[in-house]
Amino acid sequence: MSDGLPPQMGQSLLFLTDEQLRKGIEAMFFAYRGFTADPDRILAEQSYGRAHHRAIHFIHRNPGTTVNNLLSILGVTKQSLNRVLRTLIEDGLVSSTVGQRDKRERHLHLTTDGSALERALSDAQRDRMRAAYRAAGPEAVVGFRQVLEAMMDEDSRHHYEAMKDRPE
Amino acid sequence: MSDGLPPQMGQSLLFLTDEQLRKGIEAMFFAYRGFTADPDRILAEQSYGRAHHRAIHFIHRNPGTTVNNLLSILGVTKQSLNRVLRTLIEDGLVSSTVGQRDKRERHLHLTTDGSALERALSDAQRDRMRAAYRAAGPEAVVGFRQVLEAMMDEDSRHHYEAMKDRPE
DNA sequence: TTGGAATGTCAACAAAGCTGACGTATTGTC
DNA sequence: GACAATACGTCAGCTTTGTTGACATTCCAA
Repeated sequence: MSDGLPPQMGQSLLFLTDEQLRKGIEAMFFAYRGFTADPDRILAEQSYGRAHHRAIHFIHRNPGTTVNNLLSILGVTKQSLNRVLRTLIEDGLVSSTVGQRDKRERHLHLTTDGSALERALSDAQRDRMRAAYRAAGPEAVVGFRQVLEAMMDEDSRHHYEAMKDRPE
Repeated sequence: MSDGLPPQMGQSLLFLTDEQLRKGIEAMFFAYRGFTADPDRILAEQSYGRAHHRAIHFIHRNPGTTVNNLLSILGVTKQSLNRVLRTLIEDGLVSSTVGQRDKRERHLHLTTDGSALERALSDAQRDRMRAAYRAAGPEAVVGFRQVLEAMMDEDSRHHYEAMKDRPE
């Protein structure tokens, strides 16, 4: 055995070696940096950060969502989200309206300005994703998503699946 | 056309729709959270953070690396890295030795304790990666890595490639 | 009707990134 | 040998984004 692996392991399990796993870990690290680089540049111009991007993205995807729901999607404390939300509301990118049925709730929507920023951010991020998809090809994309989905926590997967098939 | 797409588009380019790209973006977001969750728990016990993990990981992978080299891999400022490095050295997890050839340089190594923590962290992270790989299968793993590599910045890809085939 | 649960806000603090300036030791070059 | 460049460390100060604790408002159920 020139590869130094136990004979019973064979080719079928080669992808589970520590070496392969480590490469996957490092690939995640470096790729995530690229993944956030383009939106980060746009955000820096307006002195916003990634937290603002995440809030804007998921408000766009869940119009009328409550603070609590957004909280469970983003997985941060409400105080942390509140700070971000406050600046977005002050700057007129997000609107917060008191709930009809339950007046404790606030329903969040993007304003025209908020939608414009969302568009700019997601265009930038999609451009890179598109280039990566194109370079890797359709079969690779299927595998990419399968591994990512398997890597999620249960809670994340629920949120992910819930938004998955909603129309754009 | 029941799918409402232009005829010339066909199946081959379906994976480049905005819808598919958005799913990829959200998958990256949720998966990355899972990716860091397990090490984060271990780090929190010792009041360390992700920055310490990154330093430990890449010192492990590049034993004897200089501060400057680590800086360019991590892509942070030296002040930021220095804060992390200082605590790791004080706590006896990393050793810093003056260079033989160039005495301005410091060469970084993990101590026994540092290696033990590295092992604990990477075991936890590998366990999740292994589970994801196993669930998705070998072909998916190839695609996963292809897309991630295509998503990296040039600089990141250089660092990634340089470490790729080095023995564990 | 009242007490507890839920929703959201404010205050203060910590981790970790950043810029800018500066000091020291060492190296390499003119 | 003088002097610029390099490698590293550090101080000060700021920003973003996470945390916990305290608190007001609203709803619901005993």
